[in-house]
Formats: sequence, C-alpha cells, structure tokens
Amino acid sequence: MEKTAIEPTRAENYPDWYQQVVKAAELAETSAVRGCMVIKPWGYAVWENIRTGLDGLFKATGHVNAYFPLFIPLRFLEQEAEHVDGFAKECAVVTHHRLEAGPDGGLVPAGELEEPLVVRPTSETIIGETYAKWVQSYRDLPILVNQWANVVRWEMRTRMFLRTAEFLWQEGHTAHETREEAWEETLQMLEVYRQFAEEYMAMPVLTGEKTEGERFPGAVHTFCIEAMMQDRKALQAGTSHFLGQNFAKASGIQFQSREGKLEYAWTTSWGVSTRLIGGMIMTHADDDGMVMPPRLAPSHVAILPIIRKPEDEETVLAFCEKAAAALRQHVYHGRGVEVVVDKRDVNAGEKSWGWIKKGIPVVLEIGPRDLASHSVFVYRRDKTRKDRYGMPLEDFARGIVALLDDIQGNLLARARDLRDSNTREIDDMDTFRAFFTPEDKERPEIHGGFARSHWCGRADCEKSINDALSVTIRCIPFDREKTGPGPCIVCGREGPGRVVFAKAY
RNA sequence: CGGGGAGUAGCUCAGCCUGGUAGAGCGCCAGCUUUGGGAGCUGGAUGUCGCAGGUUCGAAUCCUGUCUCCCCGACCA
Repeated sequence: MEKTAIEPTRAENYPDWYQQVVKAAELAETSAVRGCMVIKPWGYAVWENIRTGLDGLFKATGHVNAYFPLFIPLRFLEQEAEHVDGFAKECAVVTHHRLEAGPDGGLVPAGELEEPLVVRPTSETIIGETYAKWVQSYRDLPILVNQWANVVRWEMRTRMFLRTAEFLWQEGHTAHETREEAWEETLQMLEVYRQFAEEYMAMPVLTGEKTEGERFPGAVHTFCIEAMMQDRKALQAGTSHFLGQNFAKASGIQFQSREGKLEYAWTTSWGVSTRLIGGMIMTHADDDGMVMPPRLAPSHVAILPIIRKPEDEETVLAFCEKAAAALRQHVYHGRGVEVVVDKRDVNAGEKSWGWIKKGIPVVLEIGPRDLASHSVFVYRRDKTRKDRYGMPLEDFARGIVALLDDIQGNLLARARDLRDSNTREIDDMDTFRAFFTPEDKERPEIHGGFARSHWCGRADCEKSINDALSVTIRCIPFDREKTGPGPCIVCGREGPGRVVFAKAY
C-alpha cells in the first residue's frame, strides 16, 4: 500500500484522521484556553474567503453590516423563555470588573457587577432591544442587518472547527412588517447558504426544516442546510430561523402599522460559522491531507523551483517568477489567481508534500529542463501524483481559470456521488437498524448514511430512534410531499412523506 | 458532567508493573556525498518526564490532588 501523508487514514480512524489533517494542513491548533483554538494563517485565510463570498451574497440581497456588543445583560436573556432554556447551560458569565492582589500573591476578581453580563452565545436579545428603539413605524421596516462576530458557548465536548467554546460566525437579524415578508426572508437566506455551500465550498447540501426537537430555542421554524461528511455522518452547516413575533414580543419591537395600529414586528435570524471549515475538511480532504476547493483556497497555485546546481538558481527562479506573473494576470471568480513561489531552502519532497497537505489546488514544479521547453510540470490536488503532466507555460496560463473550475466541479461531483451512493430509502425497522449499526462494534467501521424514511411527525418516534441508534432526523426536505405518504418507520402511522435520518456531528 | 485513554526532546513514542537521577526514530545543526523530487553517510545540540503536593536516602516510575488533550455518552452550530 502507498504511504499516505496522514496517519491514520480515514478508514482506519476517522476522528483521529480529522485531527491530523487540521494539524498537518496548518489550519488550526489547540490553545492554552480550554476548548478554544488558534486559527492559523492558512485556516484563517479560508475564513476570510468565506466571509468575502458570503458578504457579497448578503449585500446582493439588500443586507448591511453592523456590530453589537459582546456582552449581554443577564435580564435580556431572561426575556424569552425557550431561549433561556436553550442557552442557559452553556453561557460564560462576567461578574466582576477588576482584579486585585490576593492573599497569596495571585490576582483575584473584585468589583462585583450589579448585573452580571453574559458573553453572547447569540445576539437575538441584545439586537432585539436595539431594534425596539429603531422601529417606530412601518416605514422603519424592514431592518436587514448582519453581524460578523465571535460568540461563546461553553461546550462540554469540543472539536476543532466543528465545536469550539469560542467561534467566529455571521448572524443576520431582520425585522419585517408582515409574516409573509419574514417568511420569505428566512427562505431566501437559506437559499443563499445552499448556493454558497455548493458553488463556493463544493459541498452539496440538503435543504429543509428541522423537527421541533432540533429547532433553535425560541424559533417558530428552523430551516437548515445539511451535508454528508466522508464518514457518512451529517453536518448541520447553516441555519435560518423564522422567529415569528416571539422575540419582537420579548424585546418590544413594535411599530405603528399602515392602519395606525400598534403591531409587533416579525423577525428572522440566520447564521453560519467557522464550522463550515470543518465541513470543508470532512467533505474534501483525503489521506494525504486537506483538499481546498479553488474558490475558497487561500492560494491557487504553488510554484516549486527545482534547483539542483547553484548555477541554475538564477534562471530557474526567473522563470518561476515569470510563470507566477503570467498566472496572476488571470481573474478567477472576481479574485486574481493567487500564486506562491516557494523559495524556501528545504528539500523538494518536503516542500511538495507540505503543499499537498495544505490542499493547494495546483502545484507546479519548474526545473532547469523546463526552461528550454518553456514548460511547467503540473500536479492537481484532486488527482493522484501519478497523473502529473508537463505542458507549455503559455497554454497552462491560458487554461488556469478553466483548470480551477474543473477542480472545483470535480470536488462537488465527487462529494455529490458520495452522498447519493450512501442515501437510501428504507421502509422497515430491521433494515434501518442494520443500516446504522457497524459490523464491528469494538472498532466501528464507516457505515450508515442518509436514510430517507417515513415519519408520522410525533416527537416520541423521533426520540425512540435517537435513544436506540443515536440517529436523528436531520431535516424534513422541502420536497417531502413528492415522495408520497407512507407508514412511519417506528409506529406505522401514516406520515405525509419521507424525512432524512442520519447520525450527526 | 459520566465512562475510557493519554500527557517524557520540535514531532511520534519507549521507559513506569519490579523507584537508583532519561532513551529511540523522525526533525534540527555542521561536514561530506547525492541531484527531476518525501535523499545517503558521519558527527553534534536539544528535556525542571503536564502542574502541585505527599511517601522515600532517592520519584518519569508509587500515592493524592489538579489542568489539558483524544475517544464514547448526555448537550450543542
């Protein structure tokens, strides 16, 4: 078997493989603070690209950015009962505003606050308070604001990018005059997420609604994009919430309507987080490390000068710079093609494996022999190292945008194949149970996937499956009705159509 | 927060059961060799053995506490 850059491989130990990829690709590392990670430059650049891409889509749909406080007065959180229940158990609370020298030389908190402040786990309440002031009349609506921020949820169990105590995200908060308008907004933003996931991340997603049990605390309806990872588990990659008038009532967002009556606004909220990076890793990375979809890759092309004799150095480097300059003239989806010429004085193998592990879409090797033929030696990250080929620089440069698009398309197609080939319609409990049970319980192999089965709509049936198999309903697809009615996989009562069951992150 | 595993050189880990004052491989540094690709040889540097107490003449090793990481569970983006 070929030696892989990442050990263990996905098949050997998926969770461990994931950790090793994060490390080997230099995306992030653990920090001195429990549950919090340091996002390293290569990983942060991915987040910057996610932000730029999404921000453009938000602006295109009429949204603007603003910033609200990190600290939320405790009483704000208390205003919406379900919301409190949902977040109370994972809040970091600030109770003091000063440090004083303690008896044994250390520092101790002093100056207790009259009212504790909660580090935002999400901002519905503080933004609601603000909107209440902004909104007087129907003329003040809609409010279409997004915030790029960090939030803190004191999680019991953390995992790099997928669940950390502090994470970066985007939260959109909108207020509308009518139910219909808020409803449309909720679905519009879900569609933005779907488009972003598929077109930018090359990560195919299902769209649909969450069941009551999986709903955002305080929301009336929660919609989601749901992706399948390479271990066939589901990842909730983004959510869009229709909040009805719940938060408007809690925060007092009222306005005088066209008829002169005082009414509560209809609000929505929607968000995606640095978890998307975890999704990208588990969708595309392989046993040699990260595989970056070109549209979000920090850099597109790494050029490795192959210098064997000192006298070749000058001419080879000059040709590498020439190649880089030629590539940089091309524009890839609104962004100049980004090229790194890796002149580091480390050995060639380590250098090229370094870029493979980082997942850069294309590696060019350029040595003395290429100078004469004016050509480059090309490796693309979505193919094997055996598929490398040489070609004239001019042709390569002319085709770079098409090449990146081809890689992007390949990654999406590959991910879609994996998902589709591991999605099954299942109509009886024995098959369902077998689908979600590993053959080797001591060392569970990769198994399961998405099961499209009938469900009667009762929380009891959902819960019994979760209790027995750790499988949950990931989403109720919008096209559910198309599959026709059928008997619930658990109780046999008729339901209106199939829903998607899976193990989840 | 419950169960399991682990923290020893930059990295991966051995040593711990049966206490005697720290090792290997990789990486790093130097020299030579090699030269279309994760190189070879020779030499060298590197550790308050996670942290704090305790037992002991003596602790990486035994005991207690504590912190962190990983896996499973409950909870969650």
